[in-house]
Amino acid sequence: MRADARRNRARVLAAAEAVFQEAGAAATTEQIARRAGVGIGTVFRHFPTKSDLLHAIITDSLERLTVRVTELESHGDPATAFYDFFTELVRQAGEKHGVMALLAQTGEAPAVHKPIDAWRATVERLLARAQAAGAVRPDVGGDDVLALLLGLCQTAVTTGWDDTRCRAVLRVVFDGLAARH
Amino acid sequence: MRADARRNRARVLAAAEAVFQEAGAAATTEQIARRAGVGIGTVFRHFPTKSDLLHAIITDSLERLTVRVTELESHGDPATAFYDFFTELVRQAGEKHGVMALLAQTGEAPAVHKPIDAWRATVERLLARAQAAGAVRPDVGGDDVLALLLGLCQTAVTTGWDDTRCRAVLRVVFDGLAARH
Amino acid sequence: MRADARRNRARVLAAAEAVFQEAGAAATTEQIARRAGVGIGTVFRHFPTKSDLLHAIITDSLERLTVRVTELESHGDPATAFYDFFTELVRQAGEKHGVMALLAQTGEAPAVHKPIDAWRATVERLLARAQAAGAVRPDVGGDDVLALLLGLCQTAVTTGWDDTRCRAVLRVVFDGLAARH
Amino acid sequence: MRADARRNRARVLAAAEAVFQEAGAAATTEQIARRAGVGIGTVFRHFPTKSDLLHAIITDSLERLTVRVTELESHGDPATAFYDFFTELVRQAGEKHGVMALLAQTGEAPAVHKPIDAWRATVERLLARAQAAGAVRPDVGGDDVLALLLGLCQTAVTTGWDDTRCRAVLRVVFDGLAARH
DNA sequence: TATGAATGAGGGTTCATTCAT
DNA sequence: AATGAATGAACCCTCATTCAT
Repeated sequence: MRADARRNRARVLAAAEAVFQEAGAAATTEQIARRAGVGIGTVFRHFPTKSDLLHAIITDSLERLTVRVTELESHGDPATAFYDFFTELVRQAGEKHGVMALLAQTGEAPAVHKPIDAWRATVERLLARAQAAGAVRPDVGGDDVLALLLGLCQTAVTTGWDDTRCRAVLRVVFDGLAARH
Repeated sequence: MRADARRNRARVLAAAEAVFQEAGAAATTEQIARRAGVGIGTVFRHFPTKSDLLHAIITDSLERLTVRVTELESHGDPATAFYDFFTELVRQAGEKHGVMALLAQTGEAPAVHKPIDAWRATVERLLARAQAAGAVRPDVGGDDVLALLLGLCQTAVTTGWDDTRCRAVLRVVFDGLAARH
Repeated sequence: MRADARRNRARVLAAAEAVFQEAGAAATTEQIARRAGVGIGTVFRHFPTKSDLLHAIITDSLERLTVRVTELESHGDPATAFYDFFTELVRQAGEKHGVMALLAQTGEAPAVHKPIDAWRATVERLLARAQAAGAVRPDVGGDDVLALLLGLCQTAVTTGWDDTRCRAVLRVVFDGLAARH
Repeated sequence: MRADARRNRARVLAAAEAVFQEAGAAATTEQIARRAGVGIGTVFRHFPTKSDLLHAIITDSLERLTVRVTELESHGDPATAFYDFFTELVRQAGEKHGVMALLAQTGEAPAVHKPIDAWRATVERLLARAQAAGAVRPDVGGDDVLALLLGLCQTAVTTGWDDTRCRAVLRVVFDGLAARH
């Protein structure tokens, strides 16, 4: 029965991500339950609060991202790793629409600070290596990079960037990141 | 009593901006009324729909921005005008928190397309002049600039940038915008 | 100034009748004011309560009807007077739509009992004469006739009878009223 | 829990009928909930809109009436069936006060056209048989009969007829319906 | 006196959360 | 453990009524 429960938890999580993506911040718990193919009671058994669900989604996403960073680090040179990661993230941003909206709307942002901090460390390592390799100017900090990253992701998400727009914007930002004072 | 009414309308508008800023998109009409020091009926007399209120705030803000652009254009050289405007906007973004969030997440965006479009034209003129003066690379379009602008504003707003952060991020973006090939 | 006031009172009354007719029970006091071409404050100066307005409309209508009965009585024979009045009333019923609806919906019905009672006496006299002339069966009372009258008026109003329907239904009822035991 | 739900649905329906009857069209959803002994949310779970609730009551009532017609048809001769049905309906009308009022005054009528049409066919069959048996004059149509029926029901309902009044009015109408030439 | 802006109780409806099955 | 019906606080909005001008 533990196996069933775990599968349900995963299903709900996936459904929540999908529904937030489609319906935005207005997504209801019932929509999520329906999409997951479970009763609404089951959603609440696993995530006693909508906030918990949100928290879980974020944590989950960040964990996957951390794995991805590690992968990139081990496969390529620091510069490529850094820029590829950045690009990938902005491109994928579209998938996080509703979650971001909800985060912005509820006072939940503090609740996800911990997972974000964990992830931040990873990103900072990525940046440090790229800087050590001379691929990124030395006068930007991890927070600046994260700020840029978040900003572009949010807008990508909000205004629905296509590939051309992505490329154009990233070219500017990357040139800026690579610039010597 | 026309005078009173006008004063109240302004009060409500200001209160709405403030409350959206503090409470995010979840702000209640009642909170706004309370903050404005009027009854809830008064809010609805002036803005029959929450959406109308939102629309009014956006229009109002964009109008002020347009005025500002014109000012900058007439006082300085194209490069300074462009970069100052960009900077100013991102800095002020913090004051528009809730509104931006609302814009980004509700289905209300279409309702404000007209003021946004009007404003876009103004920004494009600013850019064109800066490019003609050689202060901005020629391979970025108005939409790219707006995308960057919106992205940074949103994040500034969402994550509460202070001045230092603003400066750091803008330095990177400006270097990117100024970069040759 | 008294003349202005009286004219306004009449205007409001007429507007109210018209608006109730068009908008039904959902008519707002503001619609009435607008239609009367006065401010909403003026409506309330003359009729401190919506209920008062309703009451005034009913009283007004019933007074006009009483006048009409007297006219018919003095001009024709009792049978014609009775049947013409009945016919006329049902035909005109369409004009009372909203008022009837409001009466039915609010608990105001008791408030108009007095004017109705006054009118009832008039109708009963009409009936008595028609019965004395042998034109209406003797075993129906004034209340029965009023009940029939009201029933047909209401339905005429509610379901929008045309002339053909009016005629067909009245033929049946008149035959019933004329029938010997 | 399907059983509980069904019981609650029925309770709400019954409560709604009762409350509409007492409070008229102005009946509040909360009054209904209170009367049904359930939370307001339950009312909305079963009838997502006040209009839906209305629709359900009408449909329900008409269905019961259709059943009753069929019963009468199979048990007695056409004349008795017709007149008994007519009598029964007007007598029961007192129990449908609010619903009739609602039907008569809101824009909801269109929503219940289908059940009404179905029922009309039934009544027309009843009439046709009574006419074939010579119990009803041949020059009245189904619509005329329905008009009379509705008118009497509405008034019965609006003005609270007792049995004596019912009998007196119906005697007149029945004589009219039976009249030759 | 006339005006119309301001008021706020109250209505319909939604949805996170609880709880009986 | 899973279900989904029940709950009710809270939301947006309306409109009769009041009151400052």
